Amino acid sequence: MGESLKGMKRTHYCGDIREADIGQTVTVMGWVNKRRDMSHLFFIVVRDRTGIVQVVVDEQRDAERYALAKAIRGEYVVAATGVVIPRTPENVNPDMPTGGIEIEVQELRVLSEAEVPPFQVASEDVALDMRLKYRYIDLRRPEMQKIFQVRHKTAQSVRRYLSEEGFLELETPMLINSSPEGARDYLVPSRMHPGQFYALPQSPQQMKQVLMFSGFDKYFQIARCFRDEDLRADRQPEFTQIDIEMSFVEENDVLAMAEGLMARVFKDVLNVEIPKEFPRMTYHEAMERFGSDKPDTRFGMELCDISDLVRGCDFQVFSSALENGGSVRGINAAGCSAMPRKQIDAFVELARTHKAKGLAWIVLAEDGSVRSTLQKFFSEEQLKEICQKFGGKPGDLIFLCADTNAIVFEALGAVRLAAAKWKKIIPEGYEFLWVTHFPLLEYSPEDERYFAAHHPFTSPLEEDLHLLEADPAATRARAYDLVLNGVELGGGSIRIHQKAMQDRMFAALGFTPESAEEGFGYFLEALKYGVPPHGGIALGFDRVIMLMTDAESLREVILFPKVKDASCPMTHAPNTVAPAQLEETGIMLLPKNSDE
RNA sequence: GGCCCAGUAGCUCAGUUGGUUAGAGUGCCGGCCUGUCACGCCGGAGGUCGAGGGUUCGAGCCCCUUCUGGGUCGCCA
Repeated sequence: MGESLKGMKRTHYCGDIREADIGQTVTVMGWVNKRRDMSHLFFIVVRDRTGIVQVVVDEQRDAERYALAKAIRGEYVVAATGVVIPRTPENVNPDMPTGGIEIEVQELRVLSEAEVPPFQVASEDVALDMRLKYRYIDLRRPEMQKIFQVRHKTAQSVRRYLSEEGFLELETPMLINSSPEGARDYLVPSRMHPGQFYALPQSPQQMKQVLMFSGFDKYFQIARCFRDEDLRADRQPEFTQIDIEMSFVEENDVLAMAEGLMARVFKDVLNVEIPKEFPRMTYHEAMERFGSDKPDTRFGMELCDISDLVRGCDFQVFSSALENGGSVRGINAAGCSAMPRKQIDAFVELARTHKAKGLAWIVLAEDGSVRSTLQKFFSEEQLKEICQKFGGKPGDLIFLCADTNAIVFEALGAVRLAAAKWKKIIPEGYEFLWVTHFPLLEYSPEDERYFAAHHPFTSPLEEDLHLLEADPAATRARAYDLVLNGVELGGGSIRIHQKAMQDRMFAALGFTPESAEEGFGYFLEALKYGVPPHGGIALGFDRVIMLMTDAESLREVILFPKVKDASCPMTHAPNTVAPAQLEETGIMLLPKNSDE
């Protein structure tokens, strides 16, 4: 059962009590973290969100409370009143912030009994599905409590900084129109308009631009966003972003603001100083050097182009890649020559999952000898010449990949990261980076048209405007991404603010004036009535928290995350609804298994 | 939709080439202990080896199917 409070009031959080409180009568309330029955002497460790404190019940002093304590079990919710007393020196627990004191019980009340929990709150290794099914228990763990305190502090810090910088926090609607471009929308049926649907926003993109049209000048929102796509460790269907938009600005203004924001957050929350300005790198340079548009620049192993060195060689894979306009590139996994063959094969396999046909390698053994998959095609001199290009020394291991540039970059980018992790050479710390000058458009062979790489409101680079129709793929955008330790924290752009330019952009994307009107009519009309130059950025709030708390997955920093099939293991959402609800919204379900 | 990995006690895991009654730690229940703090000691309960089928004298182990979870590619303007 469990009693009510009956007027009992909490005076202290468990984790806050210190030697300074000795002599005071305090009341704590929380969960029974641990009970230790010494017979005639009973210790109860009470836990709340701040920490734990030890309550002592002595049979000789208080037989009634002692009898009550005997029946207490783990995760019972209790209230305890007592005097804070010092511990004798030999009984001090230095591993506990409250280890210098304890509470000598005067009043003890069981507020709620608890069944034996499916796993122990104190246990560190419990399988993820278990934790998510009983997330309310999982969240009691101190590590989890800490993550969500960081999350709270970060949100507060963001609000303070942006408010001080003159931004208004404004809320945009959750029920909006489905948008023809981009990710799949979550759809919401409308009872008032049977057969019609709202969509949940993938981001407040269009709305925040409209706010600029309206003269709000500087806006931010910690906004929930929805994308009905497959999940990953770093991707949830429902996530939060720090959404920011500013008027009368160019790239430097947005970047400087974001740098200030990050500096403030890291100082406020982690007390970490980060640089006032972040290095910048073009997309082109990031791909050439790191094989990634979100490079982890905390370590080297940069890509190196050896196409010229192997042009016309007998090795079919290399020569045909070069004939087809591709390249041969590689990385030097310095100091990895002792990598077991099995591990090397795993890297070859990794490259294959990234569409490479394979991966050649050259081992520069400590004794100066050379071993390679290429021995049949290249002399030892030629192999050494290749290694020289990488600055290879005895003890190094060089991976080579030949294919189209896109595949070479992606495969080597992945191998580079995996090799650095294997060699454990990635240093601690926070390394921010701006990646700029992204391509404006990407060609989709299936749809036989171009898609906006960022979104269709992104402004092309002025000097590339002449390319928009002539060579769409070569057109660069006024778009930038913020990268931290190889994780894309977010991105943004300077937007199109002229109607004519926006029309040109939609034309480049293959929209007719009519289809553009159908998909974005109100927005195109709004562009006619006076629009300031504007731009902004959106930062993945969950990802920021993940990096700040060193969490392994986005799921760790989201209270009730969805799992692989986008369902919630705790609530079992999504669920079926009553036929009447379907009828009201004009929805008829197809019979199951009707799709063959 | 493709590929890879995992599923054995409440939890975390071990389980040899296919061979006796499937183990450990922890938790749980009972007993003892007046200074524990990962308390200790003694005893006990607890298993459809994810499910279904197959091979075999014999399957936790081998094969097939399927379910669940994780990772990844596609996808994510």
